[in-house]
Amino acid sequence: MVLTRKTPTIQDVALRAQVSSATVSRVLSAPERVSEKTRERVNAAVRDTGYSINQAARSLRMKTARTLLMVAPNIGNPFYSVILDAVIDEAQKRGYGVLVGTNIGLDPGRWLTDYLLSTRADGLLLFHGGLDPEDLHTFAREEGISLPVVASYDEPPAPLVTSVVTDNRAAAARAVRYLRQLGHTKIGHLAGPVRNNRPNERLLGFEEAMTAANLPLNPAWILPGNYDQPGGIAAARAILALTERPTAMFCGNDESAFGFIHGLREGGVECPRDISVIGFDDVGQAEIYHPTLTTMRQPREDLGRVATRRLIDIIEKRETPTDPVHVVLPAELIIRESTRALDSSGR
Amino acid sequence: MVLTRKTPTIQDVALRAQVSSATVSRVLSAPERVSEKTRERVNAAVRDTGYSINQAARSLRMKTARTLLMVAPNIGNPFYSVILDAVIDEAQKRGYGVLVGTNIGLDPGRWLTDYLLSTRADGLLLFHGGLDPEDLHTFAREEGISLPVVASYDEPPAPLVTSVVTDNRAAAARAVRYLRQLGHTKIGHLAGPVRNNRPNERLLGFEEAMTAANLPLNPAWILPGNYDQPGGIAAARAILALTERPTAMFCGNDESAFGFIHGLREGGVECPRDISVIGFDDVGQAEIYHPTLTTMRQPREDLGRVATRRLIDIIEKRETPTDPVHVVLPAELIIRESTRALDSSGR
DNA sequence: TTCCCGAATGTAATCGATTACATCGTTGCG
DNA sequence: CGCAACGATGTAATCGATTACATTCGGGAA
Repeated sequence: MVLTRKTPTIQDVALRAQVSSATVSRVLSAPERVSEKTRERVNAAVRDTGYSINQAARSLRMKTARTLLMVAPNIGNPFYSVILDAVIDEAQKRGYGVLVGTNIGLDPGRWLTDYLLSTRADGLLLFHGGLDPEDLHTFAREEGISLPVVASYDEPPAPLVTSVVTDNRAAAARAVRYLRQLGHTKIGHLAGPVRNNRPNERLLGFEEAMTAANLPLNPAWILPGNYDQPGGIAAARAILALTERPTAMFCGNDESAFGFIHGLREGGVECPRDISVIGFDDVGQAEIYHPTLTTMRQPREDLGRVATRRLIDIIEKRETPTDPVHVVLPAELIIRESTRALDSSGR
Repeated sequence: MVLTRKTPTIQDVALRAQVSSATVSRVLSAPERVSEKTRERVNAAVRDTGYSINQAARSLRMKTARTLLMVAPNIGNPFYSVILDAVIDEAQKRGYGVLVGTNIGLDPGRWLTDYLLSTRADGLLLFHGGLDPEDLHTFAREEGISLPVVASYDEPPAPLVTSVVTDNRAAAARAVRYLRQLGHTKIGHLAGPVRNNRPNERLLGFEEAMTAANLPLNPAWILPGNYDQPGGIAAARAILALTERPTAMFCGNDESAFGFIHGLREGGVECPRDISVIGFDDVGQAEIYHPTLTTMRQPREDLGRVATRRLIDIIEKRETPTDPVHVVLPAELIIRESTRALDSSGR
């Protein structure tokens, strides 16, 4: 900001209202501690001067930034963008701004130093699996600080960190059961990435459900992926190369499912005619893709809102971070065109 | 941040290095003004204490936040998410953080007050057509401040504001010419929203190119849209209801093109068999949609990077905002499956 | 030797809001 | 009537980094 005229400060307001700056501050933050008459005078002066608070001064004095840092692997994935919208909206309601970070090839220390320790942000919203919340926790403890963090992604919640996640395992199982109901027995899985040495929850849920349904786990049908389109295309090529193919595929997320279906089509294999596909997330595209995509809907907006609320609660000490809460939200099966029942011929 | 141990300040570092805080500050911001010996001592002390700067204090003193505010209509649209990635990356390189705002039903004053005037952000990256940069400018002038803004979206650049935009008009014309080359003469347009009382540039380009090619502008084929999927679906229904339909449609962006194609399909009309469709943006989905989408590719990443660089240049006074620069980046025609040549029968 | 100059460093004011503590006046009760 | 208690407001210290100005020191020129 380049100012050609000095921005009014609390002092200017005080002068105009003929009170001390302390009183102005009180009117602004604890109006009930000021008599009605002066309160009105101060409010008028605030309006007249066009005063707006200097956040830097406030942050310095209060050791608080009224800002959250949201970290996600690539905002480019439409999955995160809706979450970001929700986070911003929810934060704004409570008077917080949202800084967005990405690109965490860096060590957790860099992040903490750059944002949290430097009074730029008060807490961390972790939508990124690449940064281990337990590591953060350890790091923070070593540094002698207690770090408000809420984690939210497709991993088993770290016990020490408050988390808001979808019930990935149950949702994966639900997807498998649904395919089973349609008559599929040859079911494959396009898995998500493995991070922080923890097994992928959706893969676990898949395996459990398959076993529970007495279905064979064919290793050739369980392919590594990265939740992105290229991974889906690559997986499709791998499947196309097989002589015995699955009749249904559970993809780790929608992006990879789109890539997978597209890849199949390039090889002349049609979804759902030849292979049924079910995704995970229910991004906006799922509804208008061709075929429209059957998927496990994640309550993305809720994920963002709940995580934000909890983080602010922790920051404002309404919730104790020493005894982390683990919120688990259910996913919902959304049935569309990309899955179909096997006809009696088994095709 | 809850600190169980006091964060080291510049004073602590000074004490340890046996110099004054002024010297420490100098080492950090202008190392050449300090002798090599003390510089090393100070750097060691910085490392030992684990010092990290208090941004609030710095901001207060310098009247600068090292933070940009990016405003976009709905980050939910994948179009913006890639831009956001680029903005964050570029800003980080120059030591700036990125606050993200959305939801601007509010008046420009609110934004200015909440972020810019309050030392929370140093400049505004405007990817939102709903906020008129000229209004902002006027508002800022009335407030007696000079506001660093860079605007970047599908509107004719406001003369007073630095802008980084795609050449929307030329790109729209290119799209029309391409359809014409394929033999189409009955071409419709699904328009983007009109904002700030300025005509939509892509619509203008469409009209100009149609006229230049001696093609008729059929009002029934020029439909209002909002750059979103529902708008595309609604437009498709409108087209389906006509007895004489266009053979090709130029959609204002990819999102609405997807919706349009989907809507057509629901009515039994196939793209590109019955109607060719061309979009605008080239979002990630365009490449794997079915049919893959012919579209005018916007250099989204460049848009984000260039806008960010220019804004920071303005903030740091390397560029004068009194004589705004208007950067225009070209769009590129990406030919895929959703458009096809009319065969001789005219079908 | 003396004086001047510049490099290196220190001293202290400053940015603007918050808040502990002090002060003043009023009311209510014994 | 006197004093306690409380409500309203003011005074001034504080948060931590920056920087104008002051000081110190050493070396070179006269």
